[in-house]
Amino acid sequence: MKPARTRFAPSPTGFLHVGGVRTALFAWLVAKQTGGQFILRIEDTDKVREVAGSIDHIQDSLKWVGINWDEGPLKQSDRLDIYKQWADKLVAAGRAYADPYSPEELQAFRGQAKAAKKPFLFRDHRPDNPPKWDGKQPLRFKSEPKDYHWTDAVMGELSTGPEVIDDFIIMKSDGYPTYNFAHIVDDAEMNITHVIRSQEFIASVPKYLNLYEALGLSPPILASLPYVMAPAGNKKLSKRDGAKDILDYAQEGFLPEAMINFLATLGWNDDTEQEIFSADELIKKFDLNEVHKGGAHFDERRLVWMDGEWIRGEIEFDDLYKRSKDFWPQSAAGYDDDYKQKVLGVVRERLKFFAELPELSSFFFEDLPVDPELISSHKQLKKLPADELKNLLESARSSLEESDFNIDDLTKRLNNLLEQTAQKPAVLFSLIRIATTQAPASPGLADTLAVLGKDRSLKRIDAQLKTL
RNA sequence: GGCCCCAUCGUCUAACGGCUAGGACACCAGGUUUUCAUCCUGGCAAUAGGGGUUCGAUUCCCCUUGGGGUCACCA
Repeated sequence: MKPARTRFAPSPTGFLHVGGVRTALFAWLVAKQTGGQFILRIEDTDKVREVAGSIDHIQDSLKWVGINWDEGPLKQSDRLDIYKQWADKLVAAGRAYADPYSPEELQAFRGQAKAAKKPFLFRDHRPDNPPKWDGKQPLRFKSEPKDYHWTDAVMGELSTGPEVIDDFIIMKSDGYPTYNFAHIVDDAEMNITHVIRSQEFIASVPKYLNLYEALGLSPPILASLPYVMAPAGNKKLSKRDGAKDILDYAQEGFLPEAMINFLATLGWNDDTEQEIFSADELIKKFDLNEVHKGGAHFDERRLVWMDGEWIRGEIEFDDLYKRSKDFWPQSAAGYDDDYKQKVLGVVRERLKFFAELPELSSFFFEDLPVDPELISSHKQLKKLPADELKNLLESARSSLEESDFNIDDLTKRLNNLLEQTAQKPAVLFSLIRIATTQAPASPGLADTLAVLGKDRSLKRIDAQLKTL
């Protein structure tokens, strides 16, 4: 396969949500799988909408998921002279002209078209003798209406008639190019082979094709991605409707591998039943032709499940531990790596993302006060009189006191206790578990005790005994 | 409104024109020595509607319906 040069070209108007990152991911995958380059280009030609800090934020977002760029970030605002040169060429060739109308006059034309229930076409109002372009007025492309048939790598065969071709503004009166012009110039100058972007641009493609011809360029491969849809309804995911910043997921302790995996399988499938893909696998298997044409709803529950899968089975333990660093409860601060690794070891299989770590593990680090609720609301324990509970817990204590607290010995002793007391695990183990954790849920009892250690376990049992 | 695009369980999706339309998430039930979770088993649940073409349509064609996009000195 010929090395592809793809790009991700966001405008710096805020953060990136999963939809934006998925677009970047697909473009990145195409570049990587062909041994090509992925370019980050910032489309900052609208000074009014620009949000300070966006460019850094976008870069941080891509870095987090592991989408590294080979060139960039290139800012369009640094390339104004280039657009000017290309625009001058079009003017010289008679393919661009200054727009003499005021916004009010334009508005009136649009009103007329609407009243007549016809689509507005600027070329119906092309001035006979346009003024010489002095840069103070918008510059319009002089189009040549015709039929178009083209192939979109995702959408397939597409076609339109001449009625969609119009004269559009390529240079604004503030000296900046429009997206419609700048991206075509940039893609040409940067030798972009695949334009991979969201599908809202499909309707504009014929206009671009017309411009490519006027510029003497052969268009790159076009790939229009379907939208990532909001969880409910039929709207595309948008910041306005509460789409989260992709970095929010970083903050909640999602693994970038899981995010990549999730995003790739949102709208793409390799015709198999495989659900879990590593980035390397995706680079090998991804294919624009297998991207769906319809939008895919963003379901965070699937992301959560997938992150759990990665935590449980795909990441090496040492690696997982390193990544857990920022998510431990405050009370874990004084504990060493060895202890925290043991805790992570027993908590791992119930962890879906790292933000859950504190609630799953805090009792390993701090002694919580005895909570009588835990017994009084327990299905079986609440039926037993206090002195019986006390006897059971005392028997447990005296056996555990003899233990060295390694896992095998603990398991053996707990089993013996069941026989000795003739109790069900639902009663005996629950009681010990509640006494030693003061938590509504915890890892398996023997595991928990082994991590907690002898002193701490006995101390907690004593505390519980005092309340019985 | 013109033009363009799309349509399989609630969600993500699979099915050279050919088995009872498969898998995953979520949910429900049961099981694995307590809880929560994992794991296992089972269950619920879909081809928008109508016409064609065909021995046979999820699949190909047409119409309808529904949804979306676009028609900016925004990208």
